[in-house]
Amino acid sequence: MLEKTVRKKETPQADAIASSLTLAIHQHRIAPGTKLGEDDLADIYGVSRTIVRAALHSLAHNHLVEIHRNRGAFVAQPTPREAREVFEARALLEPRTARSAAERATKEDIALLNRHIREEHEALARADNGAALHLSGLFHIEIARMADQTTIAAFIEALVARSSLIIALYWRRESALCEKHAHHALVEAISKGDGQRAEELMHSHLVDLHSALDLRERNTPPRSLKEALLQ
Amino acid sequence: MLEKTVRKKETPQADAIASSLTLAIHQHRIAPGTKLGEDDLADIYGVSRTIVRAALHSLAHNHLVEIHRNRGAFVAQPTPREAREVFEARALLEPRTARSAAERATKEDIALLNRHIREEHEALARADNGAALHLSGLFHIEIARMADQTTIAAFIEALVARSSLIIALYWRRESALCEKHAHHALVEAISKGDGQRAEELMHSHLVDLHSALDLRERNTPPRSLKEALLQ
DNA sequence: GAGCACAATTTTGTATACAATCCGATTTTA
DNA sequence: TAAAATCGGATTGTATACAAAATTGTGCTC
Repeated sequence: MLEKTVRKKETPQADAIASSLTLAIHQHRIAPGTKLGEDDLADIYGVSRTIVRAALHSLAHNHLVEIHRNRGAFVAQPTPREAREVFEARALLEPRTARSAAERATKEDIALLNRHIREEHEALARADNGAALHLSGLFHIEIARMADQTTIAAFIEALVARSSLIIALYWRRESALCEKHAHHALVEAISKGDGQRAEELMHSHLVDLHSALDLRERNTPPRSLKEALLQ
Repeated sequence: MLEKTVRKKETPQADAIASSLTLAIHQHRIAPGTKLGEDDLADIYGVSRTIVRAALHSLAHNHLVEIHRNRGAFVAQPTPREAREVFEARALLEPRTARSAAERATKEDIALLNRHIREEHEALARADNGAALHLSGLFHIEIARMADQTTIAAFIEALVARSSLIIALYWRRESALCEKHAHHALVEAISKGDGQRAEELMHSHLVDLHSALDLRERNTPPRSLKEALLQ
């Protein structure tokens, strides 16, 4: 669902693998920094390295993996700076988009959003944090889609995916699920067609998310083991 | 220059080809809809199809080419709707970015912008419209870069590239080089550190650009020769 | 035993060969 | 003659083979 909109072209097999990997990253089943060897993936998915390479390059384009020449592909480890930039970009794009969404949302759209929230709660109830996080991201993507601006929605989708990595690296345990109310309030504003309020709510929601990260430099994940152990 | 920032990963050969194609598209040396055959490009650049394919997929990610399964790659032909979306996205991103740029521009930055304008004029003087258009785009990209937000700058860079295709398809002859003054005024505001004014100028500049397009549906370029001749 | 150099292994980068698909032209048939 | 079916050429999709690079392991020297 998340993936289909992004990839129309390329080969369906590479798409499927890219989607599978994206989902795994999104759900925190693969940690940042994990090496994604071509042969390994080729064996796992039962295709040739050609296909795997295409998928990995696709993810690299979305900043979900980093490819180092002659070294291979690794799940990306956004720096604190990158993290800040991603959330600043989201703060620039999403509030206005939420306003548009509120102004044109249909009953079906509202129902879809409510379903997302419900599924997210269910995932949390069974302690499946990965799935909950993924669904939380889908919520934002759905709103972007409702605004009927596929170009901006694609940007937001990319930013949400990167946010998942950022959360994996920098989320503070203390600030748990502050989102619950935020998403509910957003749906309410949208269902009332209150664009102004939706914009404000989205803005403060993103500020909350951003401030729930611990982006102090010392928390920078080691770029390499050398750097990590050589202090 | 434009290309280096986008592509760090992937193989250098594919990068070079992608950059070369991007530049050619940017400068209107390849028209929208042109078929980019893999064998042709492989011969031209003296590499195997493997490399060409990687480059084409990279461009496809940027919406500069469209890849149709079993049909090949074609220079993209944005629809009027896409065109509107691109300029709406730019209107959302660039004004605020121009403000940031104005607030942190150095003397060297100003000099760089002025050099861009001068080169653009020189290109126009020798009737090299393609180069002028490219430089005009670079102007916007430089401003985004000055704002020190690489994530947003990357989005803007992608949008500027797509704008080049849009201009190729929908530009009205009547409205010639209205940009001259706009870019000058922007540099002035930026050099004064007047973020507010830079933001306003960028906004109206983008509105001007957008309204210089003829996006009536009937102008939709034929998707294929068949579709064009088979009416 | 420590450090270094070299060799072996593993992994990625690129080219090529083969398979599948599509497009166009020719032929067949009504 | 027109429509449909089929065959041939060309182009893309995928797998594999080979080359290049990096990492790991080994053995030598001091």
